[in-house]
Amino acid sequence: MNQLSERAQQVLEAVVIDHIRSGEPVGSRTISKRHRLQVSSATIRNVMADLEEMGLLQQPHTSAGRVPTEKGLRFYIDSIMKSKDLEAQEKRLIQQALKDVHRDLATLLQKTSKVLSGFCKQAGVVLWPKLTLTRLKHIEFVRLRAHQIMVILITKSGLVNHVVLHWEEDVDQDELDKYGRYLNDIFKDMTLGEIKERIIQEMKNEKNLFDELYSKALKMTDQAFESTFESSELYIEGQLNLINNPEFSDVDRLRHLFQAFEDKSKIIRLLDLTLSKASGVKVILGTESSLDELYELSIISSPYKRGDTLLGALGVIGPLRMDYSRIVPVVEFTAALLSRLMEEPE
Amino acid sequence: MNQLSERAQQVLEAVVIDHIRSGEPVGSRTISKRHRLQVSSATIRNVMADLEEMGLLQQPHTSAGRVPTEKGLRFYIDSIMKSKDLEAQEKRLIQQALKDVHRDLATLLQKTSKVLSGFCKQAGVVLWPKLTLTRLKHIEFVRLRAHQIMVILITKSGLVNHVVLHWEEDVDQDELDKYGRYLNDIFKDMTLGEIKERIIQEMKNEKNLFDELYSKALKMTDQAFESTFESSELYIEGQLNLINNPEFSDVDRLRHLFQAFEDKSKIIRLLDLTLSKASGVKVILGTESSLDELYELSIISSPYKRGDTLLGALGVIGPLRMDYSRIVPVVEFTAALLSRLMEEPE
DNA sequence: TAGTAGCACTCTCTTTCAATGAGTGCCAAG
DNA sequence: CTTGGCACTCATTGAAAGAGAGTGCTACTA
Repeated sequence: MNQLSERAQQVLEAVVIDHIRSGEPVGSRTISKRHRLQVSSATIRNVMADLEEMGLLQQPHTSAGRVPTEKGLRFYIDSIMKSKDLEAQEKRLIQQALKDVHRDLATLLQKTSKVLSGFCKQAGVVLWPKLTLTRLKHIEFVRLRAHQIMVILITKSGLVNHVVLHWEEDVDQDELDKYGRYLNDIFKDMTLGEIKERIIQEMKNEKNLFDELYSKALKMTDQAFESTFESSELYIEGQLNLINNPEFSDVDRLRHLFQAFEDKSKIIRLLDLTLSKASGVKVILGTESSLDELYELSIISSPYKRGDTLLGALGVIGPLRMDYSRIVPVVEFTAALLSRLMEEPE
Repeated sequence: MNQLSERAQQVLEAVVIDHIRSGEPVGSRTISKRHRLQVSSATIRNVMADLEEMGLLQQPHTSAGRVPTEKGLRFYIDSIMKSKDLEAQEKRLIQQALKDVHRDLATLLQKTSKVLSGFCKQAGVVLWPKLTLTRLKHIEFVRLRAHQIMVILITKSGLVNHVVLHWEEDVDQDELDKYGRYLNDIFKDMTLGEIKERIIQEMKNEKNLFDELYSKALKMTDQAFESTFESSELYIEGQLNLINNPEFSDVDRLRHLFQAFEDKSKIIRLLDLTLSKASGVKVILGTESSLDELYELSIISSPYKRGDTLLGALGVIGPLRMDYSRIVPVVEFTAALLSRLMEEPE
């Protein structure tokens, strides 16, 4: 299927680029006037008819120009598109924006999401680091009231997570402090994933059953982890940008759009896909996501990492008609930058 | 201005109610057919002309029916409207929804916001409790890395707040633990506002300058408070409901609408107004808010409290055309319910 | 044989115009 | 003061006509 003649590729590229810019169907005359193709509109028409037969282009109606199909876009992105490099100026702007918020992880991620949306004029998304992969800095137990204990996990990257547990027994604060000191010693600097494993092992180990303090502390942590691991959060910023796209000037579509965003879990699952695969920017077009809600949206995403560990993902969500050649490098650069920021000194 | 004849009031009421239901301008014939008014449409027309002169009604164009103005709505709400009582059934539903999430404050507030939006088919908002008024349960210092210290505040209501401080000196975790134990003893059960006052006093007190531990701990807390007090958060849920209102079927207005929600600080300031005044449900109509962004939205809000202390506010945001007679009692009931849930056992 | 010019044809979009109908204001009579 | 009647206004709807953009096809050309 990669067997497209040189000219056909040029025509497809022209249609895609023009359509991305204008949002309108592109006619043969418009293309023949772009200098690079030195052929008449009639010739272009023939090529276009071929491309349509192959399913790469389509006509909204008989007497309209052509619009790239999803398949056409896919081909363009995979085989034709040349990503523009970001200008040094732009890189500097992005770096600048993320420089001063380094302190607090939550703020940093939210800001990253804003930067993505701002630079691409679409919605920016950032998925929190997977907790399993982050390292424990500190664990703390606080007695809120009888039978209610708050467990606070702080990771090295500065992420704070808290869970309120319902506990049968009423444990006083002094004892909870002991748990804390105890566990901090053992688990410090391990990833939460490792800790989870370890807890399971230790709980199986019969001899630990006799060390009441240790055994209770383990049980409590285990329970806390249970609720913690589910909560994978996502920042979405710049949804407003999407409204400005002419494809959403129809209220019904707009409603659809916001419905897609309302339930973040779907998008989270999609971004998780980016995570499981090797690193690098990934583009998911419309129906490729197999999610009804996203059928006319596409996602450009990339994981960010610390060292070799993939932590989370970030990206841009927008209509199918986006300037991929610009957004791909923006996402790529931002992911690399965030990865660098995730390297922990000390 | 309260001098409206009985009939004029009935006509105004009819126009408001009909317009709230249909969204369309209301004509004289429609009203005369509602049984309660036993007069002809011509008579109604005369009354309507009077009401229009008073600025309570207006015509979109000469040959259309009448629509209540903001002033008209205000009069209706203040002087004519009789709030329907909530049915026991509905009360039970609301209670049910908020019953099981009691544990975690953040979840409770978010859920409350969802309940409000769901029951009123508009957007629901809940403002976090003002930190100054909540009582400290626990304070904790964690060394993240050299010169970075995380301060965690837990309030009795189960609210967790954390701030990352940049600290000149590199203090080790053992010393930080001392600070924590020290301060927990002193400040436990005081409100954050009181604590703030106290810190200022103590720092002035010369003799404390010699107690290095105490003085450093105070300084750190003071700095933590500085950043904490600004962050007043707001939950907005059910924005999607608003799209369904016919007044927002126009894309431009919709854009306006979401712009209003993008910057939460404006809405927070508005809800703060509810807080400063005496308790009870308050309705702010369109331009009354003096915020450009909200000129065609109205807010129905009420504070919630613990005992006699106003903690935060909650409410419903929607178009001017809302069923106030139903929403007002919903907000009222929910606020009372949340207040009850905020009473702390123990 | 590939490319091109020309032309008839198709379909959307915009404009125009008239008809419809809901609703008003006002007047004269009850 | 209320009411029926009537002329008038203005948004809305639908049909008709015209413009414009673009295509597919055919016949011609290098």
